[in-house]
Amino acid sequence: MPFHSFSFLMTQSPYLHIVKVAIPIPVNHLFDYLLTDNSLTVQPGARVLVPFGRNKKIGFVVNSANHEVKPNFGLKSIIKVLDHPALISHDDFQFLSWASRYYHYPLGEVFATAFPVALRKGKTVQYSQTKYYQLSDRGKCLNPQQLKRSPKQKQLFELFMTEKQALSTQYLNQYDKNWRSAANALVHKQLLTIVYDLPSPPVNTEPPLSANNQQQQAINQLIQQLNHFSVTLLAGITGSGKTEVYMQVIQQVLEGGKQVIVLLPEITLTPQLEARFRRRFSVQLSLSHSRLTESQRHTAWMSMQQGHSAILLGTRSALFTPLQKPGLIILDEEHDSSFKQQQGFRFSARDLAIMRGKFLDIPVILGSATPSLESLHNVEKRRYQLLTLSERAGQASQPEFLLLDIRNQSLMNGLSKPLIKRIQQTLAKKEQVLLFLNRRGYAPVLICHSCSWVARCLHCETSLVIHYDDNILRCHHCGHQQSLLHCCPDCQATSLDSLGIGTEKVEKGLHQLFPNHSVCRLDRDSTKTKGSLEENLRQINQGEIDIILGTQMLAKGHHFPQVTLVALLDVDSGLFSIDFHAIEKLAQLIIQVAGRSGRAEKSGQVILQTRQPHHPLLTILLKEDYLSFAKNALAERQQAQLPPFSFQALIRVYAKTEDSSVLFLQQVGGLIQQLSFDNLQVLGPVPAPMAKRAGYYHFQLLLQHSQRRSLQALLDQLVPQLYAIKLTQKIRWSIDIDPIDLY
DNA sequence: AGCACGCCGACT
DNA sequence: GTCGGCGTGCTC
Repeated sequence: MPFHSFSFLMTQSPYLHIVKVAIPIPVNHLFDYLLTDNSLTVQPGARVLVPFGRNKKIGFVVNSANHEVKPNFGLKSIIKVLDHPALISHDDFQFLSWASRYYHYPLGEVFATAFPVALRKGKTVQYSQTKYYQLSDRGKCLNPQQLKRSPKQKQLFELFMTEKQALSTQYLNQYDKNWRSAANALVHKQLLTIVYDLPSPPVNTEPPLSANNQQQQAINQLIQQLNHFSVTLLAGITGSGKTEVYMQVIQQVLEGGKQVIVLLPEITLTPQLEARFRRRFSVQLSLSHSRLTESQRHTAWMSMQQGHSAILLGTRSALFTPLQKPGLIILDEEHDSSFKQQQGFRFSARDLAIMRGKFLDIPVILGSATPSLESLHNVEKRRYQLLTLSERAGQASQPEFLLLDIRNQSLMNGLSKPLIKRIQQTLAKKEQVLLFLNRRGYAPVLICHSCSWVARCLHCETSLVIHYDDNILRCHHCGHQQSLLHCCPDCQATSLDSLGIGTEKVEKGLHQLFPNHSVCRLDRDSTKTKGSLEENLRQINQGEIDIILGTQMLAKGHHFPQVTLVALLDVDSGLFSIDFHAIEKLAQLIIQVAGRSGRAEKSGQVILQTRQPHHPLLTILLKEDYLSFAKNALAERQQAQLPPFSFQALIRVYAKTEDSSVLFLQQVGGLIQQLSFDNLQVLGPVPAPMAKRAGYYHFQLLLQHSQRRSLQALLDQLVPQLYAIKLTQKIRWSIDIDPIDLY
């Protein structure tokens, strides 16, 4: 630090204003800066531009305090305070701080994920002019009398009048005595803060649908508790009208002048739902999801922050959008795993939605036809209230399930004889068939029939998948691909064979079996070109397609009314998985898939091909219902002391060599032992199931404890030590709290 | 995360 | 003898 700064400090007051700043970089500590401009104040959560190394960075104020002068030459000064006041509320500041602590993820990075990219980069907030012009459009020379019925403008006017004295006439003349332009300019210069009231009733353009008894009860119950925090699990079978319940509750929230966030899984964010919301409500609605541009998401964020918009429909990260007047958070399809972020800041939007509801003291509604076991357990523990919708709108009956035993059956391209017969019968009735297989490509293995050589990925520990469509072999883990071989590179034999089945192969088989029927294959490969999925869905709904074949991408969001036969070609992979979540996910998939088909007059049939026809949980699911399944599955979890009856954290590591990955986790294991926590289970280090991926060796260490608090207390001590571990070889590690994919 | 410093291979 | 590879370490 140059000498002149020293003399500068000495001439100042004996106190220094030191600000703790969270910088979005992967370190677990904060950085101290001086606030040298005495006229400035900083609020927690405000963005600041600070010198960092040889660069400048945007950080977030954590706290600031006056400290007695200590000759500390290491501190630099804040260059610029970008937000006054902060763009997020104090409640949200607390919420984000909590999230950082819970997920053991650096505070600066957590803050960064809550802000749109432009704001992370330091864009200064320009209060959107277009919005203000919208306000002024209604009349040219309003006076307070005329503003009686325009509370928003009245508020703006009154605020302006109180500030007016402080302004010069010249300043006002500059704006042609137009109070609105002048007020806008003030807001623009951040001299005036406007708090907008949300659009008041009438809120809805299209009248609500009439609710059935159950719906009405749910609506009444929810409306009664709108003013405080509560969590409600709305368990409603497909077609029971959950969305109508949401909408009627939302209407109440809007009439109270408050805002709503509706979170949806990645794939389900369909234009249909948006259209339905737009038809119903006349208030401003915003969207936030990955298919929008960064600037669109930024606009949505600001609209909610400013209170111009009243409803936000979005995915996972839309949860962090600030609200001028928080009213309600809805998370639909709460069981969906896309609510868990799987990279970087590995948060669960579902769990964080509940915490945000707690910090903001607003209700949270979780909805699903197949609630997660965690949520049902929380109902059991009376942490959540359960509301059930079991009546289907209309007269639709539940589909009929059939477990098809395929042991000792010869399969033709993945299809058993009884299934083929059912398909024939369905097609004869001119109804559609929907087939699921969660494996892309032609076959997962290319093997030499004479020497048993297998085509393997050079970078991963897996076999290459045959794709005849593109005439290549492709690795589904790292994307590596090479041209298809025609003779064995080991023994030169030309007897290369395929093993196993993928959607391409099933498609080929279907063409052979049903040459006079149209088949449509929908997977990531066949829908690569933009719009092709939409075109295929259109053809299906027009009845131009007889057999639909697809991966799990079809299980959500889409509905096929003309389908009366659904078959899952291979459920066993779900039953044999080492991950204890697999059976829960399979059950949810089965019920969701069943909900894709039929409606009203045509009841559907769902066939599951399996080699485990007597699997107890599967039998309960099909003979009884999802809730019975869940009850039994939870009993099994309790027996095994697995979540939600215990709590887990997974430490993952990867490195270029196996040794350095293992060495790191061994050191971690040693640190854990030194901390000597009672009843802590440590599993590993073990290789991750796909240990070698894209040239890196992945290993993991699973920590489990019966008490969440104890596990957190351990991590509080352990994580800072992880940052300090020094190894000769470079490794990358991460912590996953409440992991959902253990493998 | 960036970005600089630092020690080993193919080039004027 | 240098240019540059990315491996390591630091940022208030």
